[in-house]
Amino acid sequence: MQKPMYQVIENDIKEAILNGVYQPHQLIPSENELREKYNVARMTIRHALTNLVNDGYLYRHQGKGTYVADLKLEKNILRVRGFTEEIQSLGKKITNKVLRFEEVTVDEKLSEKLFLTPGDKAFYIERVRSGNNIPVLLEKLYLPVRLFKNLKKEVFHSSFYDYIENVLNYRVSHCMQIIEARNANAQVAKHLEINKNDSVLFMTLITYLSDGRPFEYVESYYRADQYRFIQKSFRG
Amino acid sequence: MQKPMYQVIENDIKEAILNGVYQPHQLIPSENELREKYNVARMTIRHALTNLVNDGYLYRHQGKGTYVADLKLEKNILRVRGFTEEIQSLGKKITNKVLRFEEVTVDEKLSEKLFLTPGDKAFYIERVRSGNNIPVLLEKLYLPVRLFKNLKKEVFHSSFYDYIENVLNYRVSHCMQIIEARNANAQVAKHLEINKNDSVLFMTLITYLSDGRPFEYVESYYRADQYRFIQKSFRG
DNA sequence: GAGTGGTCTAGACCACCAT
DNA sequence: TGGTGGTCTAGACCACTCG
Repeated sequence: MQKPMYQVIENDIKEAILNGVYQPHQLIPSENELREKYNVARMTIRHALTNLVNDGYLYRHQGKGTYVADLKLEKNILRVRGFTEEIQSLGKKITNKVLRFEEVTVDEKLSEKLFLTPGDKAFYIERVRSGNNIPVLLEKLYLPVRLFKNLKKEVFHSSFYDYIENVLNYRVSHCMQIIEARNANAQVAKHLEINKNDSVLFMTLITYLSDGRPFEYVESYYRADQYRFIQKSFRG
Repeated sequence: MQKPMYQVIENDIKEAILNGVYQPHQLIPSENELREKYNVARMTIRHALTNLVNDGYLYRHQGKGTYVADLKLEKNILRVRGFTEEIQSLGKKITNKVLRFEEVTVDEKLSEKLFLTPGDKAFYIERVRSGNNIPVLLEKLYLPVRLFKNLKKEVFHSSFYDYIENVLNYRVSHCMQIIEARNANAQVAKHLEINKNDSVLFMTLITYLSDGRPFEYVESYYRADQYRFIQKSFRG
């Protein structure tokens, strides 16, 4: 058994793109040229090219030709990532300052978000996170005590996601985010070292484990000049 | 000019799914039966079905048949939606005020985003969009003239996405969004009926057709008290 | 073995773009 | 006008599933 021809062609072109033989926005050989090169019917070439277009490697212009897509845009998108991973991938040095670490009793609003009962206990952590010593966000986390026995304050000096996945061995599945704009109040302005009423991104976040249980509810204030959200959406 | 046959077939089947004529996991007619029904070549049927598979409406089992996919998952999340669809789904009355409608020459920055060449022409549209007579966003659109011949200002008084999909018969695939926070400048404040320096959400957006070509670059300013972004992200 | 989808052919005509 | 991609035909053989 051997690979179908259209997959062979697909692979050849994909590799040429990934290896930089074809550069973004460069014209690739026409369907007719490829047909001669591979000695197949034109429909077979189109099958391969159509798949690559659907996968975001190419785009077509009727009457002009087929071009290599810009892959830069598609990176780093739609992944649940801890702040540590994210900022480190930009090559910045991270510091976390833990302002508060205490146990609280959950009210009705919080209990709904974390699938708890009012009266249950949760950890409350407040910290400021900086990249290259510039404050980027003020973060307020609520974590069900039942999921985080023996939680130590020290965890929040480094990557919480690393702790969750590699120490507790939880499997993180997905998160829901709501993103709004706000004017900084005095507390937020002070911790982010900006002026009162400067605009900030306000995000609320609930993250879920792969068994469907929410394990954190977070409210974060991001400095507008240090952070932005990127997302890819599909029509369907 | 009329719709290509494969699109007609696609639409028929998609509607049958959305109207519940075909239920999830139900077997649909075989390619041969559809070929006879529409009196076309089998490749044309396959073209239509392959598109529907890629769009998540169907799935195929070699040797068994083609089935309706389960659409429950992923609804309302991560969908590219025009503002009109979105606000109408909340039951609000929409009005659009078109401030500008003109042709401009694209500079280098814009040409990169729309895969054009500096010097090419683009439409520039500026409009304020309101729900129940409260301004929600100020929008600045750039559209390649080559994709929108005979574009009329009137289109922007109602749903642009409706025009794209049902008049021009383009297939919208996905979009890339960047979301930031800003303080409103005088122009933005005036159009959104807020105070200068009030925080707003600033979004840039590039939307792509299913052949991979970008067809719009948009910059929007959203009133912070009228709008927020919701997204679901996955780890992996 | 009969029916399904998967791959492929060798053409054709059309719509669009550049020159 | 010539070259590009877009649509379409009328077949063919293969791989898979099921009775």
